[in-house]
Amino acid sequence: MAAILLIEDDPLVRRGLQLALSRHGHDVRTADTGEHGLAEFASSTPDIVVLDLMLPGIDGFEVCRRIRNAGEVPVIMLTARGDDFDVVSGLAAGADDYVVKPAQPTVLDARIRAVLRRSAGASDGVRAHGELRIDTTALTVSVRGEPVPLTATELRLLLTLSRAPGRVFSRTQLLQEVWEHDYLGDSRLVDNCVQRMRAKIESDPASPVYVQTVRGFGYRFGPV
Amino acid sequence: MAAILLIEDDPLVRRGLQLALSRHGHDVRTADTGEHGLAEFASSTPDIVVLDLMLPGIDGFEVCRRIRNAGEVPVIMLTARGDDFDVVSGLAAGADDYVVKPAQPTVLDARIRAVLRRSAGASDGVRAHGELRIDTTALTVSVRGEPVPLTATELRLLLTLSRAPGRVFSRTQLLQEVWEHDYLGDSRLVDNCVQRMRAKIESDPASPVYVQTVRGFGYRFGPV
DNA sequence: CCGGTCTGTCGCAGTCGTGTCGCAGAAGAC
DNA sequence: GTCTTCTGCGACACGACTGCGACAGACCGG
Repeated sequence: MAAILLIEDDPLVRRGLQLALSRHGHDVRTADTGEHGLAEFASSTPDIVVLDLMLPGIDGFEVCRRIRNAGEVPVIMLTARGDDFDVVSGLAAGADDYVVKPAQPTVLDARIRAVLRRSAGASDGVRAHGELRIDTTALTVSVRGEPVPLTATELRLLLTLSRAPGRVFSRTQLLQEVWEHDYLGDSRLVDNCVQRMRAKIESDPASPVYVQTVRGFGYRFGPV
Repeated sequence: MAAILLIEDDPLVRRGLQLALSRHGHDVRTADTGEHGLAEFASSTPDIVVLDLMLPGIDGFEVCRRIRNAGEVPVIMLTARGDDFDVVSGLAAGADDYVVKPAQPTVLDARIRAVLRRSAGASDGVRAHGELRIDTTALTVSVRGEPVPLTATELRLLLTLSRAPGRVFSRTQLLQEVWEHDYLGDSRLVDNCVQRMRAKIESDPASPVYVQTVRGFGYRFGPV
């Protein structure tokens, strides 16, 4: 499973690709303009960005440039039928690959996996932290080689936290990202889920290594 | 966590965004006019300013211009629905980004993080002063590489002080910014917290380097 | 329709942090 | 030099926060 950000203004194409890529096992978020795309990019820290060139407002090149400036996240461009200019400019702007529209979902999925594999396998594949291995493709977690059966919610929580190791997430942020509903008043839901997950992945839940409590703020993944 | 100054005249919008951004983990102060905004800007030295264009008195453009003249603090503008004139003029006046009203809190939060990341990571990252390192994302503090376990209040205090090195904060200001409740009469609370923090981060608490006492006024971070 | 698993809520208990108090010492004022 | 004011600092008790077990409803597969 990879966290994909799809930036595409045409609602039909957007919904279609989102559905298709979701079926291929990805976690897909979408945006309809360059501005919204950059905003979503900043907040959701995806593994890869699929980017349409023709966008209202900031165009695809500019979006691509800004994303590449922000870090190592790879970009795949969607271009109108094989326009040479588009391709050259796209790659110049920092795109890792391009797919000609109309994009076949299976082709796009293959490209995505290829690009992710090429980019040091940071995301599509295995995240290893100490003795904890998180396979984001097979959606499996193992500690010291022993597979650990996590539930869906626990897994989403772990994936969210481990996507930004070291960063502190507040309970409210986690509720929004993992549970996806705005909460009225805070609850102990997050604590509970963390505790259940710890019981499975931590060798000593009393002094956790992977998911740490930051008293008064929230939780954080990984050693510092 | 970022210190945000929100300048917006509509009380409803102001309160709503303040609440929402607070939930996203930010420290939000507000102002209802351009004048008050500039005053608050001078006194609270925020990391970023979110600025409504339509303001009574000094308008948003002018406020933006003055803020940009004052330093490196980035500005995000709130504009009425996509008026081209607003956007162009806003960016010309020095805004780093703009969000169309009505602003979705999550979108605004994402923009804020994006702008902060773009602006050399001054806020969403690491502040280094001498041998003291403050990671505002992981919420960790270390001295000479040694991690220092600060409590939530101590950390908020240090974050507040270090946001404006050299500036003297009165006890009342600190109570408002760190403790967030208006105090009846002054107390020794701040002194106490400072003392506890010094014991952890100063190699010689008797002659502090990072948090200095300004007798009769308050405290100051860093060597002048 | 039934059984099992997962999820969200509740309550309790332990722990850690926080705020208050009092005293002593230092810095200025006169 | 003396007196006042302000700050450093240790002690302590209350309270907030979190861990954790128990339970009931939801959801899913058979």
